[in-house]
Amino acid sequence: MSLIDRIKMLDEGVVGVRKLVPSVPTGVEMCRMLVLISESLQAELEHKLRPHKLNDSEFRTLITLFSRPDGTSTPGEVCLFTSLGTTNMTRIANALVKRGLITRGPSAEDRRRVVMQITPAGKRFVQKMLPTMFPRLKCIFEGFSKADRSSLNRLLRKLAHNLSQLEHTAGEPP
Amino acid sequence: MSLIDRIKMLDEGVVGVRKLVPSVPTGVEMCRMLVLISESLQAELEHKLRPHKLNDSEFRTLITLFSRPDGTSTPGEVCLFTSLGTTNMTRIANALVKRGLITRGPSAEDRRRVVMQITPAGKRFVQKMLPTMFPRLKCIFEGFSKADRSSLNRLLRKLAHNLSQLEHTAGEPP
DNA sequence: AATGCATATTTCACTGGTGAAATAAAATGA
DNA sequence: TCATTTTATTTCACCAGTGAAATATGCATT
Repeated sequence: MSLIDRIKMLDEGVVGVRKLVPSVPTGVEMCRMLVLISESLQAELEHKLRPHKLNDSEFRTLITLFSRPDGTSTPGEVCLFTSLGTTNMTRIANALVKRGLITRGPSAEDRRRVVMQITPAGKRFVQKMLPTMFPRLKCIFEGFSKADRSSLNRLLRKLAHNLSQLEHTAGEPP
Repeated sequence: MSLIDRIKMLDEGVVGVRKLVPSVPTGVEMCRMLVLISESLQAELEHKLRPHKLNDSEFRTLITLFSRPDGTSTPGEVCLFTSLGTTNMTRIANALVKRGLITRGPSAEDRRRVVMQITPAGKRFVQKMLPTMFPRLKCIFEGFSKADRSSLNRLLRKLAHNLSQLEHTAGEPP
């Protein structure tokens, strides 16, 4: 079942709900659609990663280290960049160490910390892996004009801004 | 850490990667941003649901039954509407039955099937629960003009369309 | 009616994410 | 300096999703 089919089912469902609760705001469809698109994007990425026996979390972690000038970071910092929980990072780092893509050791300056570093093998892996994803990524935005892209970018950031305001607001607005 | 902060970190990370792999297409940021927004939306929903001891999957299931004229469906059909796996549906239905929000029994026509039906208590729950979500939903689209909404809607559906084309394409395009 | 294929649901083993608590080291400050 | 608090990571117990296989029924063809 494809993404557009799932979206169609979603739209149908909302129609059914509106019959009983007409005050359902427009916007629910878009919210749910965003979630479905995100799931599809994730699935797409995992699909590309699977043959290499990496999952999304591990890849995000690896590429975060890759992105740093010195190739090093700490679990806590990587979590900031990847939006992963520190709890997971232990397991993820274990897996990447076992694969020989990163190393992990105690920090010299602050002995509470752990230093993670991407290995040459890890760098090579990212350098080789990344470009294979680009063609599909371009397909995703096939038919998007410059204006379309910049609209989408603007609107998503606006949405994100609103969501940030809302986050962890204990009481809901009246 | 708020969503916009997480997006900022993401943007920084991509900048770092581009220094080493300049051919990274524009669009990665938007894809990752979509995923982050989706996670935030999900978290927001789960947050509203938690006090009622329901999770998103259970709520989706319940509301799908709610949306049907006769309040009934089968596990397989509910999975089509909710994008949940049939495997999960067993556990989810168990939970909802235990809560008294749905009933479950064998189908008369086709004895392979199981019929799930929302109970009056389940209907009351949805009727009471749904409207409490509307104010926050409206906040999410605060400051969006009519044109903004329709642009976003159009662009998301276009994106979904492209993603559908891509889905399960064994080989990547050259 | 008997065989084989298709459909619907469930079970099971495994993977991945999460909050609370444990551990350990640094920072603060009376 | 010694007690307290804060920061960083890990461990643990639990919850949720998944693919493969099991189970059971229906359907079709001979």
